[in-house]
Amino acid sequence: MLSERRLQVLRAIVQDYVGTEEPVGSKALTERHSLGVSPATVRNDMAALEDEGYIAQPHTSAGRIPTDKGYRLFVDKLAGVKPMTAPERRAIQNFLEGAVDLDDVVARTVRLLAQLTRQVAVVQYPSLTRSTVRHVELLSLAPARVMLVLITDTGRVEQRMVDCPAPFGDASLADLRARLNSRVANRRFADVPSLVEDLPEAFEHEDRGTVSTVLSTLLETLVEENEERLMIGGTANLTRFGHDFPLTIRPVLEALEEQVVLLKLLGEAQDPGVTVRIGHENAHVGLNSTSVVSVGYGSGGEAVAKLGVVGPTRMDYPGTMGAVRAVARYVGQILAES
Amino acid sequence: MLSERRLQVLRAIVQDYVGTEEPVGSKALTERHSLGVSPATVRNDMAALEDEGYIAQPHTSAGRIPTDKGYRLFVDKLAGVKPMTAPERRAIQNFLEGAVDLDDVVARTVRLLAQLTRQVAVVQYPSLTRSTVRHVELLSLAPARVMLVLITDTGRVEQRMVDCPAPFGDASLADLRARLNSRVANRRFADVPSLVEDLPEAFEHEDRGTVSTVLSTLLETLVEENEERLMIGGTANLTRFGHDFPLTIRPVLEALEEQVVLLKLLGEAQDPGVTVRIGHENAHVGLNSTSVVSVGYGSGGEAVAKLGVVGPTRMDYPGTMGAVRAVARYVGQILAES
DNA sequence: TGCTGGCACTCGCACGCGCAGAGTGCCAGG
DNA sequence: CCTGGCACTCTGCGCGTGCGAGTGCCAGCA
Repeated sequence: MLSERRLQVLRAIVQDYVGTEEPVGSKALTERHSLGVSPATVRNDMAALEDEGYIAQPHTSAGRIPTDKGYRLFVDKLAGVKPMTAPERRAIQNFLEGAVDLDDVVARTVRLLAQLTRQVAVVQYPSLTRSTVRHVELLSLAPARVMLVLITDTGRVEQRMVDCPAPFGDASLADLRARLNSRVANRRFADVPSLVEDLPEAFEHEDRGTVSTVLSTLLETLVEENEERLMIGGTANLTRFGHDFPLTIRPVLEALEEQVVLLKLLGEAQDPGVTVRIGHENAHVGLNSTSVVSVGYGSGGEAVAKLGVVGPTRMDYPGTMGAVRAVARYVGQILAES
Repeated sequence: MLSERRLQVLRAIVQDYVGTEEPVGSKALTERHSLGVSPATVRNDMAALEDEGYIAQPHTSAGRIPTDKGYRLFVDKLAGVKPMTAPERRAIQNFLEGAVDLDDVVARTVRLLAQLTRQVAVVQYPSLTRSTVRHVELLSLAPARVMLVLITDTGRVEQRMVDCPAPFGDASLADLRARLNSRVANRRFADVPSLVEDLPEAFEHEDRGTVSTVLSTLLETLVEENEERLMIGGTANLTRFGHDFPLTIRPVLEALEEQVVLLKLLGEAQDPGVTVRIGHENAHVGLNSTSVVSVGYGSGGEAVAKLGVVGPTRMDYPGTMGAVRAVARYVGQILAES
């Protein structure tokens, strides 16, 4: 177990390194922090911290920088979440309240997060699978062609074309629409399949094929998880990453374009609170030199989607976590209101 | 007027520079291209070309690189559009045909363009203002709350919440829906305002306020041009830009995040064919070292939106123009089918 | 036992230098 | 009008050097 002072030394190293982006030495540490001991003592502590794998030196006789393990300890034990100030909170709220629809909410959230944290922001659209159905609409576009529109309680709209096996009358369509809505409105997505299972039986034999087709398209839409869209922003902040550019930035940009990767990344965060994944803790290799700070947000008590930021492992964790948490909270409020 | 050979020299310079990314000298030129003259002659031609502003040297006694003006001449006079090969065309078509809905079409288009050109791809969603209304749906969510859903012929769906001044019965709602659709279905957006102008008069006095509100929301949605969304991809290709990274790449990333800028950029391209904006021809300063190749695409004869790529001025213009044109053509086909 | 000051040592980095190579402009001759 | 030759000008690169920051270790002290 590390002594109290050694933890303080680690904390100081992390803070200084985050601030200066340069390896920090024993002398500078004692000057900038009142540790009450001499550089020599700090050197001994540093040697110990290095033995334990919390810090490392880029090359012999340079200062130390924190390792992923060091950041992990810092986040878990040495630093809290820095709350937003009141003016900041007001600004967040004001900015988000100007949104006109769901797309706009997400777009504003991304921009806000990117600005606040000066990092890359990722916001997942409110997920289908955890929401409830507000309305299902069926439109006849041609005798044997129906458009299915699904509206969720989070304001999201999904549409699908359905090619019917047989022509489908307007009356039947209205009938199906009414029955469908009376069954599934305000129900959770997960419950829908069992609720509509026997629906075809209520129809004339000739229409059953079409009804089944429509229903299966609906179910498909509900579970279609690769449709979990997300929006990213603030990629220009990547340029603040480091000096050894192309090598660092490229894999990150590539990872960011792989929606699958990002969704998995956000999905991993299961805690109720803010989740932090540091460096190699991220499964994707392209993100091994980045940290991901994410959190769930939702319109009620329950989280319907995730949002977060991607930045260098050398980031201001308390501040970033505070911003991410605050934004998530206010987005939740906005969604609940609309 | 430049002699034929000087134009050939310019063409050779552009081609070599695009290939090697390095200033090209007179000797290398004669070796790689059979111009039939000696390096000394080429030097004279180069001096002339430099006087005219088509090429420049980064520093005395280095090779030449084309200027924006040089690229412009190259694009306009010296190079055609390189058509895609048959296998490439098949691949494009196959890839796009797998799309399940409009979002997917756009997403696939972006990925495709980015891959083909190895540059940043930008695809505008089919524009509202040039399309026709397929259907307007009204859903009662609460006594004084209506959701308006607008479906376009390109498969795009827009929704808006409407807070009504007074409660609105289901019968009235159904009435409004029917009247509305009979008037505007399959009409162009531009024609809608005059078509619904007198609609409130057909309703009871108590409902007129609500009807007006709904209609004005509909009109708002129709003209809301900042809602012209777009999708970008292939930003990782920016890392291939140059060696002097941060300075080049940063403003580009910033510009790409400003949808307004991009929309204006694509909007500028008015030609029926492929439009190329080179370097400083782009109004936005962040894009002064990039070229934009764009083209309209559409589901009929008419263009409903634009797509294009953003890359370094040093790009393979014929190939890029060919790819952009081919992709636009096939996206148009896909949209027409769905 | 733990902290401190002192000291020798290590290394990376910035700086200055010189050299080779590529490329040019110009000129005289065909 | 083209060509070969020649002198000139740069940039980039490799190399050696000195500097400074930082470390590790050791002996002394509370």
